[in-house]
Amino acid sequence: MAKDASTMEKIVALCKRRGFIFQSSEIYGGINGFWDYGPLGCELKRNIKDAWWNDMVLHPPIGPDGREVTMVGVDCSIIMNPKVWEASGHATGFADPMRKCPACGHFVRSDQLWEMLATSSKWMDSLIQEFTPVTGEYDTPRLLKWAKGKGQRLAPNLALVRNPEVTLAWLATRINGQPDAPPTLQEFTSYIATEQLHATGLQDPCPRCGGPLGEASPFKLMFETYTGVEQNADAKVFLRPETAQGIFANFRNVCDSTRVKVPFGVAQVGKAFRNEVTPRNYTFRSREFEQMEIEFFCHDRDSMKWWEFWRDVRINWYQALGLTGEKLRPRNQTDKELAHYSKACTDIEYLFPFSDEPQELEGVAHRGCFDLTQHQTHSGKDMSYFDDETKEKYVPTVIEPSAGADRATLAFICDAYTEDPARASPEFLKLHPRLAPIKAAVFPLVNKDGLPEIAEAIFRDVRKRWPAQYDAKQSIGKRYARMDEAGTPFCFTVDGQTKEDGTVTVRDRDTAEQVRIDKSRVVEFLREKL
RNA sequence: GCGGGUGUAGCUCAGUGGUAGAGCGUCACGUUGCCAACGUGAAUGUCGUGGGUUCAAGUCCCAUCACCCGCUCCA
Repeated sequence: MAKDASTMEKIVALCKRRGFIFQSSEIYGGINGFWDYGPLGCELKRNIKDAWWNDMVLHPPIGPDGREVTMVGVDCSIIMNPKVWEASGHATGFADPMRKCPACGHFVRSDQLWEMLATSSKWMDSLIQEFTPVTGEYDTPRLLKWAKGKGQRLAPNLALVRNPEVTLAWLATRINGQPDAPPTLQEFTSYIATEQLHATGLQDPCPRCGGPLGEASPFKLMFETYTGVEQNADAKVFLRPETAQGIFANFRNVCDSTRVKVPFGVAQVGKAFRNEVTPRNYTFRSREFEQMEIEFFCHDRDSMKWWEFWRDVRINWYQALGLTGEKLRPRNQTDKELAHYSKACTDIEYLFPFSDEPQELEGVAHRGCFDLTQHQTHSGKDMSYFDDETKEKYVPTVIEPSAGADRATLAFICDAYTEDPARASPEFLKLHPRLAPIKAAVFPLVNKDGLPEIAEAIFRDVRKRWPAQYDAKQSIGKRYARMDEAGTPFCFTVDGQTKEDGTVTVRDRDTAEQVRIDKSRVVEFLREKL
């Protein structure tokens, strides 16, 4: 299905209108890549995190070996010893050297520069046409002509275009000085990008505009800050880019304090931070986000079995909470995509209205023993596990189901969003009852004749157990519609008949159908349904 | 960071250099009594922000911030 920007806009409008999601610091003009959850949104997201914790940690399914799965939780600090990020690979892996063109602002990865110039630079492509076809040699008049013609348009900031005579003079010096070693294409390219050879040395051109690229500097995906009084290099620390490392770093502590035996899993829910180049698509790619991660430790011999287990458990979890349609699309990563240490990974993707392609909600990765081995190497601490039964000592293999809480929240909202022009409430949220921020509403049909007293009593009873709302204002239709937009699954209405036989109506959000039940059965009804 | 677009009430949006607008929503009162009903009212705006031009700026100019689309990037 193609992307549906108008649906996405309506979802964004509803989320703001009804208090699900706000832009962070909106009154100051907002801040790129950060979002707030309002009263309904925070309940929804909390319900999602609670459901995850309940279903994965407190009550996990039976394992592939037919036994109970052992799961424990941790809640680690966001700032850790910086050595953690050296061991995890984030300090280097998350900092690709980038070169910026000061002229046009284009960013290029250093290691991709020459390949880009050779294959996907429009001006370079055009310039190469000017070379003598057979020998590959160039002649100065043709280069001059190009510089004053096509070059003006294609590569306005290239030295050859801005100052052809000087640039070509440098090149001539090079050739005359070493006649037996003609410049390579790369060297030639550097020369025509250089105006002031003695001052700057050879320059590398921007693939887009030809301007001289700046020095390579790592793009830092991790946010930096400082601990303590002095803000110097020794005090520099990072906001974690994932919650997983807190689990790995505590592997020994958990083993030593909890009497767990491999196989077992450690779970964590928490904030993580990434300085994304381009935060985009509402809350999908935010710079501050929340993860729900499991690191499941097992013997390598059983690891594929456990990987399949977690893959299926996680897919089923999304489906059980309402993502039953075809928009939920698990996708196995190709061998090319897999990290070198990984044997398998399934991305659980969802087709959001803002995109043509499904986007990742969660990755279920087989990570081998990479992480624990890395920490063993860097910390010097033994990360192996001794199995008393088999007398085996080994570094466990890790299966990592890593889910985005905000992405899941957005997916559940998008999936629940339903338009039906035939209804009085043309837009509503078909949220799963477990996730709905408000579980039930209680209305008096009219705000008089003793009905409010009866309804309030029912409301108080319901509210002891679930988030609920009481509403006596305006027409009954508006009240139903408001609850539909909030995703409230059930509304109970006290009417004239209640005074006669003690029954109230229950209205179903999705069908708008009503049945009558005795008012004493309201709590029981909800307990069955929720 | 670049290019294009947008920014006016809670939401969706009109607005020709000359008094700040509509629909919906919200609130109050009345009426009605099971699906955003009807009537009468009300509140809500530094027109994204900051400069400039002008007798006069929502409107023109500059800068800046945010959002959307496309690049670039993306465990």
